[in-house]
Amino acid sequence: MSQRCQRVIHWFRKGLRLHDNPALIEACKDASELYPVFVLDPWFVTNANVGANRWRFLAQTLDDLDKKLQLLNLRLFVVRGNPETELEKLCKKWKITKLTYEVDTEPYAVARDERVGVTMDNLGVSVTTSISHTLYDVHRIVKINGGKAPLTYQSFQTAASRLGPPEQALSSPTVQDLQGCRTPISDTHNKEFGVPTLEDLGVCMTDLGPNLYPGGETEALERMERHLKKVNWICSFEKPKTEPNSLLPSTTVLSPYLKFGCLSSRLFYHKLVNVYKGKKHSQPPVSLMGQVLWREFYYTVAAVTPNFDKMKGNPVCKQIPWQENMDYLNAWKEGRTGYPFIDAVMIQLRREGWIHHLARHAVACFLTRGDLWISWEEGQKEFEKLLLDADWSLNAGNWMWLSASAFFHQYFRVYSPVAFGKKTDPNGDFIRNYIPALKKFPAKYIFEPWKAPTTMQQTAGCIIGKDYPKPIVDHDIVRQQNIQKMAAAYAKSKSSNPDTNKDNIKDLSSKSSKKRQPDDADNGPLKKKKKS
DNA sequence: AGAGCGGTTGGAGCA
DNA sequence: GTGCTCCAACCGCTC
Repeated sequence: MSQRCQRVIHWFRKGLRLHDNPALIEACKDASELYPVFVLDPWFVTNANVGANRWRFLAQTLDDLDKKLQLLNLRLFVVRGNPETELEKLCKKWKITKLTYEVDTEPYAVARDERVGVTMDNLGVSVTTSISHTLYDVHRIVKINGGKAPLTYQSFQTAASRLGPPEQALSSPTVQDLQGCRTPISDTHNKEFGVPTLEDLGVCMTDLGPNLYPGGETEALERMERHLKKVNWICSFEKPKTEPNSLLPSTTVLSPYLKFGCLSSRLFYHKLVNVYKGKKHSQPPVSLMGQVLWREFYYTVAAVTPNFDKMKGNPVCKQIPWQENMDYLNAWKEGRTGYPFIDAVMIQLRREGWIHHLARHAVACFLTRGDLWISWEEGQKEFEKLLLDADWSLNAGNWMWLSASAFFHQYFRVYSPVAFGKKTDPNGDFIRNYIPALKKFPAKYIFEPWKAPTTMQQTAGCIIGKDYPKPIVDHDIVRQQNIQKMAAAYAKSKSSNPDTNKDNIKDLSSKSSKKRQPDDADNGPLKKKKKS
């Protein structure tokens, strides 16, 4: 048993959980005093686009975390301000000797953590980090893939499989683990360090929707276990066969919990392995396990691709001459494109903070290459704001996928804003739920109400063009035009600078492998030749 | 080294 | 409900 001689801050950022939290376990190991800290970074308040529903999710998550820490005789300290300066202040105040946190691969976090590292160095505080947000050290996957970001799921899977299964998830720390360790709590703790209320966060209450997916580790684990009990459902799960427009979610909705780290992806991974054991089950990429790997795929590419959330300067992103159109963009955001399925999904997004993956496909295709020809970055920003599960790597990656800017290239496959939703909801109940104005339209016309005869519109109590908008574009026409524009953009990128992307990726990989050389020394230098 | 293969989730029409 | 073809032909990866 190690001696309790350290005064430790465990810095919660993502990883807002006690289970499978190796950095927290590391903090508990030899601490005489342990301070769990969450820093409310003003960067996120001003730069990151956080809508009301996600603020609520975060507040609930922090509240749950504080309650769980209290069961261990600890408390959460929420501080506001720049992490670098706030942590420095706290380290001095509490005479901290050690800082622990979970690795975050997002560029903002990497830069931030580097600055914090320098500050800690100057203070003589030792820093211990652990990888537990992703299944693997994503840089190891890149290295196995020849130092390049994998651009297909298959090449990702091949590389990842060579690492074997991810490590087992750790248990939460127990009261026994913390014997001899304390957190000094002042009388003014709640006032000084309490979990912020929505008022504190400046959340506009009228923007809040129904609380369908409450935040927190407790809720995350319950939700996971609820789904794991449905063994047949788990084993036969195929993502493309789930419904984008059912009134209740047809998938697990674990994504918000994985985004904040209320749930460990490794725990979910191994729970799935256990359910699958000895049974016939679906396979990646369509299986539930496949979904966990998709998350890892995007985290991997995003970690080593510069400007991953932009088109310009992004070596994996096709350069496409998108056009600005505020009228179209606002109509899309506000759910008044005149295409009921698209609008209903956008209204659900704004209200509830979660929409089905395939619904995201339909509205993303519509905004970009399908209909409105607006940059995927605009859609990315809106999703970033409104989705509870808005996850930087996945959001950017999926927007590039849907706009056929990266990963997916069959741009001639276009989702129909009319036909796609009909397949799984022929009666249009989803539309009726989110757009009451259309409630009385017969099923035959509810996906394209402008085609209903005027008398029928009168009977339904909804005149198209007055009570509900006419379609802002004619899908059949713009679809054709946009496919041609895509073909032209693809041809241009092929002829003008066919090797630009590859060169950028190579530059990048040599940079990152140089940087990581001490770590990688045991595996020898990268070899160019595959076969000898 | 360039042809062939496969790619989570398109739509329409037809058997 | 399922599965084929056509539409026109993309890309990255493999051998």
